[in-house]
Formats: sequence, C-alpha cells, structure tokens
Amino acid sequence: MKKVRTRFPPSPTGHLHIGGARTAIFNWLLARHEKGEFVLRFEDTDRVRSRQDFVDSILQSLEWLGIDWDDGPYFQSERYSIYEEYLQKLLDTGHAYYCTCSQETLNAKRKAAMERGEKPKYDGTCRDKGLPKTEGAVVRFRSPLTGITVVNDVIKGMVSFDNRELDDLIIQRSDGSPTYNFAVVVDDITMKINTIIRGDDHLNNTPRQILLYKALGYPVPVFGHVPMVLGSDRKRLSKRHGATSIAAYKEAGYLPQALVNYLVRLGWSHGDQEFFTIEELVEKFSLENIGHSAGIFNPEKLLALNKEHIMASDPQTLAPYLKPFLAQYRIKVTDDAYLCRAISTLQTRSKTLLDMAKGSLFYFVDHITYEEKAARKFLQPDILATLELLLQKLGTLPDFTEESLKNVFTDMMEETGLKLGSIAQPVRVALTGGTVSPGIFEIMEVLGKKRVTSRLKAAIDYIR
RNA sequence: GGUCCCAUCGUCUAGCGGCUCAGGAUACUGGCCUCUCACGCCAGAGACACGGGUUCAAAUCCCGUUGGGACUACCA
Repeated sequence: MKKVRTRFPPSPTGHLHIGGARTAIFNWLLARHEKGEFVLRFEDTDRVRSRQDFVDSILQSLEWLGIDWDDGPYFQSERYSIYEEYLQKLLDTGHAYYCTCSQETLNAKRKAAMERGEKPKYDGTCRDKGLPKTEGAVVRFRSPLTGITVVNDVIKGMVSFDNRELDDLIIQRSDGSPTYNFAVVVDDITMKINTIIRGDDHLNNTPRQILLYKALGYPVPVFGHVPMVLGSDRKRLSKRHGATSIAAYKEAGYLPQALVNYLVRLGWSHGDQEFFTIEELVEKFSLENIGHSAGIFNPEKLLALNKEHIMASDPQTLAPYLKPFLAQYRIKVTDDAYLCRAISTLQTRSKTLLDMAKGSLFYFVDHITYEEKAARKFLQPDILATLELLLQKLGTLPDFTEESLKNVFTDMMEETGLKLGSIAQPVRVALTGGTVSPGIFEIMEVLGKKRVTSRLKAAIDYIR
C-alpha cells in the first residue's frame, strides 16, 4: 500500500477560518494516523485578492493549532512554468483548444440561455475552429460530450455525473494564468497527492478534475468530500455569524487543542466520546466515521469543551498560554511556580484563558483595589475585631497550608460564634478585592503569609 | 431554473434490520453539595421531516414528497 499523501490548499484571500481549519485538520489527522505525509500549498493564482499578510496569518494559525507539514509551503504563483508544460500536453493531444470568445458575448449568451430556461454553459463556438494562439485568447478543456463520470467518494459513496452537464471550462486565462480546476489537478499530480479530503462544495468540481486527470494520463486520487460547516441560520459560515477566523478564537482565550477537538467532533465521531486529546485524535481518526450531513457551528459547545480542556490540562502546560493574557493587564510573571499554583486554583472556574487571566489578577497586583459594592457590604467596622484576631492567629501559625488555615478558621468560628461565611467573605474582599474567587483557604495558601498579612492590614486600615 | 449532496432532541451526535416506547454531549429547568463563584452529583423536559413500499420485524433498506445546503465565473 502506498503511503498516504494529503494536502491543505488555502487561498490567501483571507484569514484561516473555521471551515478551512477543519479540512486542514482532517487532512493532517489522516496523514498522521496513516503515518503518511501532509503537504501545504497556497493557491494564489488570483493575484488581485491574494495577499502576503494573509499567507502569514494562515501560517500562524496553523502553527498555533499544532498542524505541521512535511512538504511545502508551495505557491502556485511560482509554478506557472509547470502549468504551461501540462497545458501544452493537453493542447498537443487535442484535449484543449484556444478560444477567442469575449467575456461580453459569453455573458450575453449565458443570460439568454438562462432566460430560455436552459443551462448557462459554454456553447462550444471555438471548440472545433482549430484557432492558433493569439493575444488575449483563453484555453479551454475539450470536455467529452457523452458518457458519465463517476466520483468514487470515500465519504459520499458513488456519485455519478452526466458529462453533458459539464462544459468546456477555461483552464488558462487570457493573461496566461491557470484557473483553479486546472492548477489543482496539475499540483496534485506533481506533488503526488493521492488522497484529497475537502469540503463538499467541491464535489461538483470533481468530475471536471477527474476528466483532466484522465486527459493528462494520470491515476485519479482518492476523493473524500466532508460536509460543510454552517452558521446558526444554516447558511455558509460568514462574518455575520460572529467570529469565524481561527485567530479570533486564539485572542478570545481558547486553547488550540479544544478548538481542534471541537472542530473534529463537528462531523466526525467515535461512539459517544466527546473529549479527545490531540494524540487520541491521531490514534482514532478515520474517514469511515465522518458524517454525511452539514453541521452548524455552535460556539456554546466549543466554550464548554474549552472549559473541559482547561480543567484537564496541567498548570505547567497552561502557563505559557496564559501569560500573553496576563500581559494584556500589564502583568509580567516572574515566578512560574507561583503562577502554576495560582492557575490550579482557577482551572475549575475558567471557561477561557481570558477568564482565567481576569480571575487571577489579584494574585499579581501589589495593592488590592476593592470593588465598591463588595467593600461597602463586607469591609465594615463590625468585622474589625475578627480581622485583627485572624491576623494575630496567622502571625503565630507555623505552616501556611490549606489544612492549618482551615483549622485557624474553625477556631475563629468557635471563639467568635460567627459562621464561616461571615468570616470568609470579608477576608475574601480583603485579599482579592471582590466577592468571587477560588476557595478562601486555597488562595491564602497560594498567596502566602506575607501577602495575606499585608492585605489584611491594608483592609483594617481601610475600615478605620 | 439545472446538476449534485444531505435529513435522529434547539445544536453536535450514537444507532449501521430485531438488544432502543432511541443513548451520550451541550444548552435549558429543578434539587443536592457549599466560604463566594465554579467543579461535582441527582432529576426533568426535549428528536427518528412526511408519505408510500420491502420485510415476520425499519430510525436503520428502496421510491416519492417536503425542507435545507452546495455548485452552476477568465473566484478558489
């Protein structure tokens, strides 16, 4: 059995988006699962809309997702001589011909055909004229007039197309550049791609491409068309549906492994399993379990999965992802061990890294600023004596652990007759500035004796 | 309009002829736990689009209807 060789061919006319990322992941996963190879290629034959900054952005997003490639990145714009070579083959064998019909007449004919209720396909005006190469002429593929072309799709099954539905598509523009259907085929042939997994919006292009493979005399690769990802209105995902670029999710505080997990699960399943690590996906991924119907992108489920990945990760692996978010709040972490201890207290209460960064600010600031409502409610003179007593007890505490701190509070409750809640909330405000935080004993242990005592003193001063 | 694809709870899905008056996840509701917020646990509501076949038996196979999507460019 030949080594599987897949590819991802984005066109740099925008950022990497949800749908594109998913097909990239599927191809990458298949290559990794089968111990094959994955190729990256930029389809930038549309010189007007292609931009270098999109190339950079796509590269960055792929890297962030953890998708690496074994070959490339290739750029179609650098391969024109190769397309020329294959074009000549087609011309020489009579599979292609020059056409001088103007765009205006073509448009007019298309419109007229539509009005008559007919198919708006090329009428073959220049097909048998035997026109020579001239300035401004395009090259068309001579598509067979009869017969059927069958796509043996690994996901959809056998799909057949009547060749009469296909017209003589343009394979080289008047400016000499190749068009999509031709360039992909030549690239996939020359890059030895044998398995093509792509969105099913390409299914209708496939018979044309198969015909090109045959005309060129090359074996047809394995095709697999995955269903599309739609927005909540069942329409193709677009800006209207909120964030669609991968970069936006990175900035919003999502973990790449959570996004990958979500995207793969949208359209693929492994029984009832919902949570997967990247390693598990590589191990378990298979084409047979890809679904047949389009899926609607659901941000809520992605969020839930992100939460699960945050909970399941080690603080050490989370730390580098969290730092950029802390930096947004002008916090530069100097003590990684301290950061990790802080993270471990926040894992069950953060849905995103942004949440986590916000929730961990109190660990890093020098001076706590109290939320107005919290201070008004809990930092009142009636709690002064309690805070002072706590301060005094902490001063003599030999070890500053959750366990011993809990004992201190238990003693306090006995001595003052107060409930834990009425002691803990004022302390929480004193230590964090607000009424919501991880458990009071956890944060005290992590903050350490020095920070705790100075914050308690500050609170006492504030009340006075 | 034509061609092609698709159809299980709101959403993602399990199901590949009997084990299913359909299971999981998410979201939602109620309860428990509790130092706040979470986590966790328990419970509840919620789906086989419709109509014909085939079969002893259909969510599962076939046909049609309806609905949705894609393509129909000198975009990719």
